[in-house]
Amino acid sequence: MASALSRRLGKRSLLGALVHTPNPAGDGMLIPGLIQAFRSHPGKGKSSYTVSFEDGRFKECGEDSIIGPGFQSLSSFSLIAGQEVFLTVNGREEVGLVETHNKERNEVQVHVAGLGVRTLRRIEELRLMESRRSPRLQELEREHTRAGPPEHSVGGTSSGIDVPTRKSEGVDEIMAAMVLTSLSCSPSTNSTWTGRYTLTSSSITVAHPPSPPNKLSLHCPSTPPAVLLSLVWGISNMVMGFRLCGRHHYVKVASLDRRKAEADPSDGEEDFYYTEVQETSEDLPEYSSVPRSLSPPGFFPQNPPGVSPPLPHHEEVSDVPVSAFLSQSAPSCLWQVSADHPYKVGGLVPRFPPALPLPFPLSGHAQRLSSTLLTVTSPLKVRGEAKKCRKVYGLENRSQWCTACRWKKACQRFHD
DNA sequence: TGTGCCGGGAT
DNA sequence: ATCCCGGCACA
Repeated sequence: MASALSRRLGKRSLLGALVHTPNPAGDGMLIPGLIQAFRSHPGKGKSSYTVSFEDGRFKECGEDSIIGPGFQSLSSFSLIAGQEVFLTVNGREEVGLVETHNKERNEVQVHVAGLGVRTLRRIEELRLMESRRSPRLQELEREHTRAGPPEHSVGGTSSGIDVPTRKSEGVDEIMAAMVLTSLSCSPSTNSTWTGRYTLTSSSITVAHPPSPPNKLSLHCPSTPPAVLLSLVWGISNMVMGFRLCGRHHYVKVASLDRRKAEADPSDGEEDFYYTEVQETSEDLPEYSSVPRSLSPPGFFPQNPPGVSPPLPHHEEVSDVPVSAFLSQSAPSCLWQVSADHPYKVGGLVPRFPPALPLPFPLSGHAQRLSSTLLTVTSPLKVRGEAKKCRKVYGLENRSQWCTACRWKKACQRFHD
């Protein structure tokens, strides 16, 4: 029986959605990625999204530069030679490569290598993603691929939130760290982040993670100083914690209980969401130092005014005791991620004590990072604690509610 | 009484 | 599929 929670999880949420965006490398190619998080800018209308790519890179994209369901259509983009597209030829879907795109005449010349033909199409006739197939067909195709060479395209048969899984030891932690760090280091304030990860068995899985580095090192851009102090998840409870950005802030844990996943094994995935909130307390301990090097350079290109200069590069977490992070001061910036999760301890966001015992064994890098870990206790859902669109935006701003809230359905934006 | 959202109807 | 809302559970 599917648990109510898993059924309520936002299957239509943009988080986790497979989309395409211009390659951050700047070659003009539209490449597949997964929406990992979004940030709404109250009052400004526009949202920005963190998109992860199959090679492990991340990029923060405005909604205008994202192609996919719920975003832009392909028609407004320019295709360059070599772009992979899908099109229907003689009633069958074929994959082809763009050779030329004449925007004025709306003609795209596509070479369909499989058929050995070239065809002239309007851009509306082209797709970046393969059409949705029935699960049976997908399974059949998987059987075929298993015998053949590995498929490298994220934009293949995946539809929506399905995330291709490839587990590598240590990579899960690293990838999550990348995502979390990317979120936490964004300079904007007064906005909401919602992130999504997929839990399979006991670990987070992400699309095509990069080769695991030998040591866990975490990146923070040269913009707001931020720290990832702990990042842990275990077998029974997944717990992730991190602190960042100076003395006034910490990041709340996001966690989930495996029992939930087991309650609905057919689903095979669990999501958790967290949002950033303002921390008003002044008496938190100081945190600083900036572990670096995991995220690719250029991920956070902007360096807003009033932000302190870059902190030293490349401190590898695995070599530096967490206490070192705690001992340094840092410029303040208010950042906190709260779990908005039924598995929270009590009323307000709990503090990260300097050290907390872990309820489960840790391994590898996570273990070394565990001394500032927070824990999440018994799964007590307290109704009314979770912020939902209605509470967050108020009745008068109903237009800002997520669709589900507007329809009196389970909130997609602030999951509990 | 307010909130969250299930279940179901209309289109 | 999308949109809407009655009505219930719960705080």
